[in-house]
Amino acid sequence: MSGGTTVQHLEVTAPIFAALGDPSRLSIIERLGADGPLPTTRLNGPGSGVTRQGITKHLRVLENAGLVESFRVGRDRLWRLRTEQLVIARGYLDQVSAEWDGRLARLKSLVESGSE
Amino acid sequence: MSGGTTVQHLEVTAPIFAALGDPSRLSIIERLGADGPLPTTRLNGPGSGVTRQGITKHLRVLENAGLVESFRVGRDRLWRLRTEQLVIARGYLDQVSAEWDGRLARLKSLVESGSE
DNA sequence: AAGAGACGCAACCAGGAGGTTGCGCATGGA
DNA sequence: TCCATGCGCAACCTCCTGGTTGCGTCTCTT
Repeated sequence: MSGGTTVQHLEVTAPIFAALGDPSRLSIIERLGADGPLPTTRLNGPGSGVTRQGITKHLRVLENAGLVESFRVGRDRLWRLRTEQLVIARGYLDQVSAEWDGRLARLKSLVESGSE
Repeated sequence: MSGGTTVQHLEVTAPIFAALGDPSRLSIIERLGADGPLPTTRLNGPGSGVTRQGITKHLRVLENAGLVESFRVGRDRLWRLRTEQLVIARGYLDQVSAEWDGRLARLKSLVESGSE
């Protein structure tokens, strides 16, 4: 584990987490992950409790975060999941917890040996 | 990989992502992960560009999300990272992207075989 | 004992986020 | 051709959030 393993920085990851940090948006992500590319209206439905415009806004946020992409087919706009950003976020979480686990181990051995 | 692997639901994960979705807070998480338990003031410093109270607020948000915990030592309150929630969030991201990858593969084979 | 350092609580403030409504424009189907 | 459907754009509103200041309390140090 030599240093410099392309750590994704705050400025990259924070917006991703921010985009995921809303129940409506996270729900959209789930549905897109499970039921493949879907038109805006299908993402709406009575279960969402939000207007179509509301959904559209959320989709734009997700798009800006790079979490989804869209393409038009006829009069529909289809939305599809992009996993790249999810992978980045996942890697970030991995890094942080790994770093902390390592530090914990080091602290523990310090305490046990009593050295400084 | 048979189904039902204790999927963490929206209501659990969204708050975690929301807490991580702020640059200041994510920065705190990083520092706590790297430099172990730290007092509030140490998290502050000139690099943060925020008041101590601002940091305290962020810490409370992180605490409510279960991402950090604290304990007092003398007149300091030390903050420590908790990895449980990080693991949950990571697992969630794993699930979603895995699901989508599977769906993609299925869609592809559908197109190639021309069935359905 | 007294000053300084670290914190907690509360009030306050500006801006952005989530959400809505209204309207106009294309596209598909009868 | 005409109507319904699916979107896009824009204005608007409310509430939460990030951030600040002020002040009081406790603990450590000298």
